[in-house]
Amino acid sequence: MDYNFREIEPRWQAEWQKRGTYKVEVDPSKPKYYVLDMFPYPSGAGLHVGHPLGYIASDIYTRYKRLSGFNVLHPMGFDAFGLPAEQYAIQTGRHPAKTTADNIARYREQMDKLGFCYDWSREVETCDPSYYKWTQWAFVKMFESWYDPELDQARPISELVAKLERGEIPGIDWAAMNPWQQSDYLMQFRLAYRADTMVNWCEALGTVLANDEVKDGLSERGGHPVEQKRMKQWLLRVSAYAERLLAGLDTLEWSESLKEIQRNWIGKSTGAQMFFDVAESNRKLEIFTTRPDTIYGVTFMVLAPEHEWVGELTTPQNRKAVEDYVAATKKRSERERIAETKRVSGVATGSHAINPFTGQHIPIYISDYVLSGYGTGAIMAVPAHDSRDWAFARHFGLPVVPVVEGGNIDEASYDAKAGRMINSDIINGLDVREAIPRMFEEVERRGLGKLKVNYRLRDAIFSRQRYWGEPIPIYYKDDIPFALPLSELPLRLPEVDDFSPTRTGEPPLARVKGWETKDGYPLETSTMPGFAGSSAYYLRYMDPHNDSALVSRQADEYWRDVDLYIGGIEHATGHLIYSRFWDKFLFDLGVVVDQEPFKKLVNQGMIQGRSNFVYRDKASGRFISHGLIDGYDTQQIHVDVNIVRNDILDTEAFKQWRPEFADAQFVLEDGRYVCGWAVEKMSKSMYNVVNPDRIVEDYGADTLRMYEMFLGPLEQSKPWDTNGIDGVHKFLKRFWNLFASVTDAAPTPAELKTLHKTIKKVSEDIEHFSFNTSVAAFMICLNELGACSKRAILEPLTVLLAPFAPHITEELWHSALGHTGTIFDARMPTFDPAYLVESSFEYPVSVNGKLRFKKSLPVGLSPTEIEAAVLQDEAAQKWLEGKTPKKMIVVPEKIVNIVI
RNA sequence: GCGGAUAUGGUGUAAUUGGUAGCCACGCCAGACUUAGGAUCUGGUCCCGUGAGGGGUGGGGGUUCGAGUCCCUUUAUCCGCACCA
Repeated sequence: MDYNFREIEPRWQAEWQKRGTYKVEVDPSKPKYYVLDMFPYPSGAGLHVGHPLGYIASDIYTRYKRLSGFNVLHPMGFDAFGLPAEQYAIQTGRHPAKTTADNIARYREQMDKLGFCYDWSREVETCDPSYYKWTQWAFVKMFESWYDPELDQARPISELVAKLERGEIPGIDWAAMNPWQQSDYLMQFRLAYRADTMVNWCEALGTVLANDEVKDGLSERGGHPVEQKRMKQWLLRVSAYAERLLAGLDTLEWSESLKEIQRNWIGKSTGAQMFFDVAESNRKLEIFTTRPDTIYGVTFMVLAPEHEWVGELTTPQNRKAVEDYVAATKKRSERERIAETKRVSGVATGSHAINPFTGQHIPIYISDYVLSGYGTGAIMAVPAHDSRDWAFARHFGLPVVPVVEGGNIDEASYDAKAGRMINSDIINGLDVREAIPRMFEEVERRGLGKLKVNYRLRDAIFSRQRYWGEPIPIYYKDDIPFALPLSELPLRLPEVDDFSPTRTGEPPLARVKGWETKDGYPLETSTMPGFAGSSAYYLRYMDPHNDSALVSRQADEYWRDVDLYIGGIEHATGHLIYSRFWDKFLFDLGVVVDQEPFKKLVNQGMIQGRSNFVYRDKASGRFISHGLIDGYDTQQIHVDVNIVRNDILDTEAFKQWRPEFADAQFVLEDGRYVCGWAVEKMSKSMYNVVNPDRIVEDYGADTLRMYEMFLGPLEQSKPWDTNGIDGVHKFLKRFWNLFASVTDAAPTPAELKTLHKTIKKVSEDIEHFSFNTSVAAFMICLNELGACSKRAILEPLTVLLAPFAPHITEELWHSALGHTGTIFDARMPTFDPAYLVESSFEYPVSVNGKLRFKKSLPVGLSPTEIEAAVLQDEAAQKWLEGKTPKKMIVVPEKIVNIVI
């Protein structure tokens, strides 16, 4: 019987579903393991061959863990709210719910063909009201919480209110405040809060965006310009958790590069918050600096144009210039500011600050190179040792005073992190690294300021002026926001017939009649951003049908956290930050037992496209084979990779591909048309999209799964190349053929050795996520086994292979090996070192580090014995030429090196 | 500019973690068989050399008996952040 994957695979997929093979329940008798894939956003284009890479890896690991005796939770769902479906709806009028459902169905169909072992009974979809009820629930909880700096955790806002009522907060007379003032005051503390703030506004999308959704001043989705605009928005106080988000990274098994991206994004910097007196007023100007050691080199001050004291500090004769500059800054988009970073601009305010250490009066400028959102929005400028300050001083002819020895400050600033201090009075002669802590002390001692930690991490803007997202469960009473009672959740997304913004620029929900509470109070009209629904989905999978809690105590205490999370690196500063924040908040609330949601994380690489080209001779219009193009002036044209095999063009298919090529003429080499190729992004316009369904049709899911793993290390990006898939397919066919007549004959020592070597190699490789080398190990194993068809060898091998190729192994388990239950209830074969014991070892012998000959010796000899045996060898005498060795290096079972 | 990663045959890659560089595949070459295939099997395939031998892991230098692996330096490519004081 031939290996008929077209019949085997659908049959077993149906059978597994029927038997509920992959359903899991809480089972305290077994150790748990939780393997999670980042759930996909179902786009209209369907899956290409790159998408399942991570799913295949996690599926292999899940099956491996299950075969090793773990109770493995391995769920899947869909991140179903989002911009593309809504943009599509605006263009076509199709309801996003409809397109999303269609796309999910298509994804599901494609995924099912690959034989994944998801427990689909736990599926979640973020746009499902029974799911987003809990997204809204968490938002309400955040609205009703504040971050208590003393306890270093989130607490109910009612505790803060109680303190206020008891008059325990100095300077706040709570009783004297009106409801609006009280609401505004609490907004400064709530973890979900509304604020009038500068936001990333995208005109084309008609919505605000979070920092991680903006790249180079353009929206990540669609690439539209983004500008800074002051708007009233909902935000999450992620910054309150900055320190815990940073510290938690040290406890995680994530790649160092990913942790580094998050550390940079959080951007902790320790410095001094210092006050400078202003000569012309009794204001004290507050600045932040990480380099107090350079204070003797401060020759001017700079404020951000948006700084609140700009007006006050501007003298009448400078007023016009300052106002013009502030107005001009406001008009420039974020993109223009980025593009013009090299251009120096700024205006003097006319006021002067007093350097607290030198008593010098120094001018105060405003310039847009100082950001209003970071530190205090004001800096002390040290042109000698900061390149931006240097450029500014040069442009305005300000003095440059060096305070660290070295560099040539006439040509450029000397941004030194070490070196001897000069011109610096009390710290002269100290090294920069000593001077910094010394000055921190001095600043605090003199009462000029205090140590302060700053973070780059900003609060996340949480409202979107869109339709296709979770409604924010807030209503307004006299313009004061209140959270909906938890009993009224979910607040369902209402039907609309027009998905574009209203004529007044409000979100689509603003045109919904009756978008209000039972008592007639208006509801918030913006919706939640994409990351809302994905922030706690891993918890919901633990207990997906629970209507009374996000997750039951019992389920959470059993499954706890995700042991292995697989997904793309692109979520480093988005989802993976928000999810950790969300989890820490739920931890503070006492809802979950672990502080970190994803213990180990593996980032699979991206699969790029491999494009093929044909070359049309400009003169004759004929198509020239790639090896011959040198003699012609040709035009390179993308050709559909699906009509090319091993870079050889199917010329007949090419003629039918497009009408314009129907009469194509070819110039062949060796009777074939060879195509050129290049690595590019996988996209329709490059005709290099390879569809997994097609590969499954041609080779089967097991081949596709193994080949994707064989392609290279999981974490590395690589182009998809269908050339080479034959090798894996051939392996499975050979494996299948071994089972034609299984015998009970006793295996030879050599066969047992091969088997155990393979068990050892494959299990170690799976543990280390080195799937490419484990696939190679299977191939080596088969090469060594030859035509062995003994049950004692094939049965353990089948179980070992099952995680990679579930269909073929399940089929053989039943049809050839005669078992009845699923192979996935079997146990992973264990490695027995006894079979690998060697009686002799062939030593490579090198003379002066150069390999000269080999010497076979029994194992277990002492280095002295090996040395003696090697020296007696004839070959050694030849290379030694009668000399006695100066030294010999003998590493038992490794190498012998003679030095003469 | 700052931070991180990578660099090995024609191609994808491997290397017991400092110990025979190129495993396993693709491709290519030669052969066998044949129901002439997108089939199967066998052998060969880093470079120079008939050979003994020599050279070789982006470049240069170093440590070591011994370096793809460690250190310094340099180049190229990719990724992240970017006027963050």
